[in-house]
Amino acid sequence: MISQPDGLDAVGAAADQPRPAAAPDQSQAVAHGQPGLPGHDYVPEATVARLAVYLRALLVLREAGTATVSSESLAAVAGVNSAKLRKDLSYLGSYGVRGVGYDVALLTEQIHKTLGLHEDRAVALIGLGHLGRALAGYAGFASRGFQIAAIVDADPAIVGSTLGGLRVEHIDDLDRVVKEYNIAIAVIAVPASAAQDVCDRLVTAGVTSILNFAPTVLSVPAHVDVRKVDLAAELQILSFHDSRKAASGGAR
Amino acid sequence: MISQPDGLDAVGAAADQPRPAAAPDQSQAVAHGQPGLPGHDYVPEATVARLAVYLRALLVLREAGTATVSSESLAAVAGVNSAKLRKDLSYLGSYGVRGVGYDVALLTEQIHKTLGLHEDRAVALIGLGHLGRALAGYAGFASRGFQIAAIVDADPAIVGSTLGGLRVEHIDDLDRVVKEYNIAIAVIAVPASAAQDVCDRLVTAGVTSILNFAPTVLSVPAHVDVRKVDLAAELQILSFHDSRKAASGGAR
DNA sequence: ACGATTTTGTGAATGCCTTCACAAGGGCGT
DNA sequence: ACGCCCTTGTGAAGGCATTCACAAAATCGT
Repeated sequence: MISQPDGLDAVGAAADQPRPAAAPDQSQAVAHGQPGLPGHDYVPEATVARLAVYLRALLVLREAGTATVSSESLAAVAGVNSAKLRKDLSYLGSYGVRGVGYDVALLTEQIHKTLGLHEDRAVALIGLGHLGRALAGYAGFASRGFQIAAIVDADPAIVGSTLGGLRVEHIDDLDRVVKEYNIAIAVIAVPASAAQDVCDRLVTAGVTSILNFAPTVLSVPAHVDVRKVDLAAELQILSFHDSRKAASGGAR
Repeated sequence: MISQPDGLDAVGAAADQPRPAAAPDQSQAVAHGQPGLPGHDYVPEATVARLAVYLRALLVLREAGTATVSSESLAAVAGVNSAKLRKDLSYLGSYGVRGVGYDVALLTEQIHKTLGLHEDRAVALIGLGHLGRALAGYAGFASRGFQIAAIVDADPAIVGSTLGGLRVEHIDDLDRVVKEYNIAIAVIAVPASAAQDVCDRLVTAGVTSILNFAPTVLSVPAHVDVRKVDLAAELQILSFHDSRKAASGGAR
């Protein structure tokens, strides 16, 4: 059985795998194009979350040398049902060819564009604890279009040292750092007790997109997007389903 | 070594913060009590995801010495609207007192019970790369009811060493480890290329709840729950919203 | 050229989840 | 004891999202 994620709080989208499931929403954020506005380029939040999954699936296909895929095949790789996939892609426009499928390269390009990945977005990492270091060394970043442009911490013992070619900056220099590197997105990997303060500073400095790993609900102005990832919550959700399996299920 | 996932990709659910937003679903999984069945203790998936958030909020209140809270206040701390909170809690039963609010200790206890946290659930961590180490050292685990019971990797260079008092076991001993520690939940923090294999082994060993940090869609039997956390996907979702802000919005 | 075949794109139906709004319930002061 | 006031619990309404199912479109073989 599967359950839906929601815990780790972050968000993201996921793809359901086996059977239909309800998906909880997750993050704390935002809707951009109002659902009400038929603006020709409105993309549902649930769809945006899945676009990232499709992108990864397309990457796998491309590496396998596949030039074209049907919605059925791509859906299988992405772990969703084909009708959903087609509806999702239809929000981007008509990039498929009836009777043939989708051109892997073209579709990749379109999703990239839709997600705004064609323009470089500088990411700042705040907090160099265990998690922060793991994130800093995370190869998946670069391979999927992001590179950390700045690292910030408050501990004088590590400010000034370098990691991956970047000098660790002090949190008090946040304003300068944000402007200097033109930071668009910040990743908060500090203890819960410091998260809101760091968040406020980021907002003041002009950052409008935040990925929060601290187990706290952040208060931000309406124009700021926050997504959160809460590991303990994820485990608790799994625990819920697990306990039900043991109880009702019966055997096994 | 099985190290870094490469996708950090997974994700969870989130709670919405500021304004209404649509929440994408995410994981790949399932529903336990069928929505159709009015089984008196059915809890919607979206609600389960939020229970973890409420639990954290209650913890904060308890530490602040608060004995009772109204749905309004608790909702504020948890970052949701009060009607939603009340409806969520109503699935657990009637633990509030009209005109007064909810007893913090009692409600905490009830949510704990609902999530199955009263019984200990042993968690195994697979993969000791950057991320795995960060997770192993993550204090938030213990404080929220989980403790890592076993650590597993494939790198002979680290198998046998100890971390946090635990001996690192070899992946080939998975069956024994799962039985010995009575593992209920496994956290996959290995590279994407090894994820499906590790997952298959876990399923074979009898694990039915998996938290996947590798950026891959895992195939599992219907009785297994998988939740995923995909960092890159999270950033891509933020990127999408960020690009729209720049475009339409106009001035900052 | 044409028709068979394949696969997309999408209108319509269904189902969750969220939000609204209020009646029922319980404490507290007098 | 009574009544006022506060807050819960929940029926009903409204929104998104998912799924269905099929007509439209494009290739390929003959």
